[in-house]
Amino acid sequence: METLALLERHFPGRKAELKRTILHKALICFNEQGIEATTIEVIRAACDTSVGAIYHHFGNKEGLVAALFFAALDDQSQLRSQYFENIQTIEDGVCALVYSYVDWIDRYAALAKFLFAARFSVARGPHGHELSERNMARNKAIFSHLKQLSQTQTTRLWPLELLPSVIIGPSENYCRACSPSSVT
Amino acid sequence: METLALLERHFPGRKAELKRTILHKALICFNEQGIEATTIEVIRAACDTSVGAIYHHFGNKEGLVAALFFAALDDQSQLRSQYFENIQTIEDGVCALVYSYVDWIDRYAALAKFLFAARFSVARGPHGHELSERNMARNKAIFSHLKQLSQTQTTRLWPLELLPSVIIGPSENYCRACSPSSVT
DNA sequence: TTAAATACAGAATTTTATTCTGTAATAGAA
DNA sequence: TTCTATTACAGAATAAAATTCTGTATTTAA
Repeated sequence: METLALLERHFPGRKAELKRTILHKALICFNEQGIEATTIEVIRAACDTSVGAIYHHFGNKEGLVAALFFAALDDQSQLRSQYFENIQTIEDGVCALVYSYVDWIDRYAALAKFLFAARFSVARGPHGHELSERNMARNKAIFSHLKQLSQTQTTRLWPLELLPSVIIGPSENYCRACSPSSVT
Repeated sequence: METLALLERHFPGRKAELKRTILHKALICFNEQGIEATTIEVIRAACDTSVGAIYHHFGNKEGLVAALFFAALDDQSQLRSQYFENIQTIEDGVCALVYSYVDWIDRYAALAKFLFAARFSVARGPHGHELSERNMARNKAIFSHLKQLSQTQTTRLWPLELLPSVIIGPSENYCRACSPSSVT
């Protein structure tokens, strides 16, 4: 279960042990029962803890979902940065985007499934603003890099507005629809 | 508001008048507040009716969401069929898929926004099985048609498994991310 | 015209999220 | 080490929301 490794990376130390187990058990419940259908009581029982502890660490259910969501998103982002380190051509860049995207989903299948499912509730909830800011910053960083490469090459890039959808769209659609116990 | 026209098409007659207004007002609330955040009481007040009426028509909140969801999905499907009527080449077919998809979203922006937001809760809920069956049937119908055309042409089609994602993926990604009060 | 089925109203109940108050554990200053 | 402030946790109490239930009106069809 690669999930545990990711959680230890993002919530290190023994002080955060309960925090990690709550996140881990919650993830399992979310993926099995659905996020809405998973009650705090069920998570509490799975962790053999108290509701007080859960609310202490995460504020509320949305906070718990958001913590898991952003940890996964950050991790995805870090892997992309690794793939991006030795990029020379635009083609390299496009491959890095697609490969890092699919690679992460392949490694962290459980978290990936949750990411797809949680996106909308996070976007609407109190952390929606944070999410859209992150996405904009990410897109800007990535595609200004590609844009820069395009000036040293003769290649002509598509309109910046369409680029993310054209590059990631197919993979995203396929990964969502074909993940275990799939959803379209 | 094209939503009303669609609802009258899918829930015709004066017997279904309250049903339609519930669906319409619910859609507005869902898009403004989010699906989870929209309480039955809020919908009831918006329709100036009773909770009994809502539960009579839809069983529960999930049933209400599903009714709206499948009505929209059916409508989208019908428009695609129209675009598909006079197809000769594979290229025609791909264009028909993309154009009908984007065209429907453009016409029924409110319902489209809801469709993106509701997909996961429907897929997890009690109507999830119905959804995946519909999707499989739809894909099979569409792409066996394309496959058939490919035999009369020299064109070589991509693996059937990837085709839907490659054709619709980019448009889907773009339409979701760029719809009013967007979400990525 | 009348009986059965459907449509609706609203109070009562159940389920779930959240708060609140109190207690233990921990970390750092003295 | 000892004391104190902060953090971590427990679990009962409360609040909010979904759902049920019972009764009444309206419609349909025979």
